[in-house]
Amino acid sequence: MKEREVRRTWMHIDMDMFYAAVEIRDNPSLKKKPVAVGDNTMITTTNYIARKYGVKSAMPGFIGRKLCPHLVFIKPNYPKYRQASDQFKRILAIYDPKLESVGLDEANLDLTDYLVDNKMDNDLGKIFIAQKIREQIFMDMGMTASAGIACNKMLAKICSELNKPNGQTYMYNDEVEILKFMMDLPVRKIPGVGKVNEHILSGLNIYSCKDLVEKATEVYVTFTEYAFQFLVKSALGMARVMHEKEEGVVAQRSMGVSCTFRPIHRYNQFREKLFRLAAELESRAHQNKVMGKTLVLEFKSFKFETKIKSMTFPHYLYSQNQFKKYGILLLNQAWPIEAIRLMGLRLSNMRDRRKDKGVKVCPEVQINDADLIEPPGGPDGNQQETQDQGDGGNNQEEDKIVFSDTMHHPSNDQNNANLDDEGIEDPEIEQKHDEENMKHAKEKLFKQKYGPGEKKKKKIKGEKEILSENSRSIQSWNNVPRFHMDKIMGKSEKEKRQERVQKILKKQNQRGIESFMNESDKYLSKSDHFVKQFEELSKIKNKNDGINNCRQIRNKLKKKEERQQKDIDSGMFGVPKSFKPI
DNA sequence: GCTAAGCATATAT
DNA sequence: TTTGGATATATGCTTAGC
Ligand SMILES: Cc1cn([C@H]2C[C@H](O)[C@@H](COP(=O)(O)OP(=O)(O)OP(=O)(O)O)O2)c(=O)[nH]c1=O
Ligand SMILES: [Mg+2]
Repeated sequence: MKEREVRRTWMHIDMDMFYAAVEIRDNPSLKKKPVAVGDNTMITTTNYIARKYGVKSAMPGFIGRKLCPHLVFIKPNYPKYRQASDQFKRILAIYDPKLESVGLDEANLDLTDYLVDNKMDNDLGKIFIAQKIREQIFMDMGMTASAGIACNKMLAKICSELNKPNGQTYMYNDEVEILKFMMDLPVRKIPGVGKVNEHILSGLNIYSCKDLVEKATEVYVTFTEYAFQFLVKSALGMARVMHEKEEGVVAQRSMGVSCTFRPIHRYNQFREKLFRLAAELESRAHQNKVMGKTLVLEFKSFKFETKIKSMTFPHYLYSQNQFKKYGILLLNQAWPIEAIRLMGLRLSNMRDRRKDKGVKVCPEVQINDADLIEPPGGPDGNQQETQDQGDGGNNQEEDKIVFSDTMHHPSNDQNNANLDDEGIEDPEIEQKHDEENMKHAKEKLFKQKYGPGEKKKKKIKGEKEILSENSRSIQSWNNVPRFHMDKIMGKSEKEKRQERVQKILKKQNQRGIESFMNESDKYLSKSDHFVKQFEELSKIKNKNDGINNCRQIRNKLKKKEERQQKDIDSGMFGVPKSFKPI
């Protein structure tokens, strides 16, 4: 394990109740009221008065209203938050032009250079600078921020939450201090350890970072090498101490749109949603002058199960016609699909349209027959238009595309003069590329339908093969030498690991999913009066409606539980880029 | 034996 | 008039291709 590096200084700064703060600044009469930014379906954030009632980010609005009847709802105004965010980041850039940030209201700064240049690289200097930055933000913006100062990003982030709102925390760059602090810290506070992994760890009786270090052996056999290293290093307070990229901003890697609606189930409805998303995606891709080679279509069923289809093309896509055409291929591939409540379309494998970068040559393709473009069973799959009166038939809700906070600004660059993107302006080249893309897609679909080529076909998966495959892979993915457990246990590492996780989860499940629920889940599952409300409704209004409503709610709760059970059954790691281990 | 595609899942704001 | 978002990036695993 690498030596601990404590000579650098990081500050994580995070605006307090950001969206709500912007709204309150612009309407001071809200100051003393409980405020939620969001709507009946979802709350993005709340002020600290509302939080006293347990109303928090990511809680459905109607739950918030039940927890706090006087809650004032404010409709989100993302462009406004974006503006405030720009101002926030302009202030910070003076101290570290390379600042890293996820989201609008937080940033991670490497202050080392600034401190050294100003001869302030000492405890007092660091505390003073953080204070000064926060004051400057307050003076310029009329809003408060909280900060954490420590020797690496992870510690700084954790510290920034300790004195919220309008406070700051300084962690001495001293190993003893750091360890003392970490040992008591719940594992969930490690950025990257979420609900699921907290749950798995608790199955090993690991709750604090101290437990994590002490039970490193159990962690080792339960998680992958990478996850193991991440967890233990994090628990010891170790993380990256240098910027990931030398030069400025890291390019965005994907761009997408999605929207939620009343469940739909007919092919034509799917297609219509897809087309709208395609149009919206085009406008965003154009604004940001990007194109991408991979198109991803995402569905969320009314049971909240997510499914995705994706395809990578030889040439870049950038227009809504392309998104529609190839999106339909993905839709057809997935068809038939049960009713969905969300559809999303995403472009990845992206490239800036302005830069001259390598253009991939289209591979030679031969297979071209078999018209696979139509969905199986005709344009409407196996759904019958006629017997559709049920519910989906007349959906007149305008699924507006919400302007998200993470969207790029429409770039300020002037014109398309210097676009160098495989000759998008040239219709002939464009057509050629489209043909090649389509050819490629058809070939893929063909293979999918009729299986891979003769050579590969014989490799019917024998389990032996899979095992050897796995034990090799673990090394190549993680690129870290690892002691081979399979030799001792007679099974592949992966199998052993997965069995172990399953066992833990099973044990946990016996304790009930209570421990896995968040505030609003608990409220929902416990609130008899929530269901009673609907029963009362049944007296006032049409009796059947009320009963149906009641059933719907119960079903929903049940599905939610099933879903959570599934979540529980599949723990994994997704370490945020900014907190990768050293 | 490496790399990338494709899909599912986790985490974050 | 109801009732659980939108976006981005990450890992893990399996399969396909050179
Ligand atoms: C957590 C979360 C935040 N957001 C938005 C709203 C928040 O104002 C903004 C910043 O997120 P946070 O910094 O997590 O929350 P906050 O700034 O509102 O409150 P505080 O930092 O004082 O605890 O991001 C969402 O839209 N959805 C979410 O699930
Ligand atoms: Mg904040």
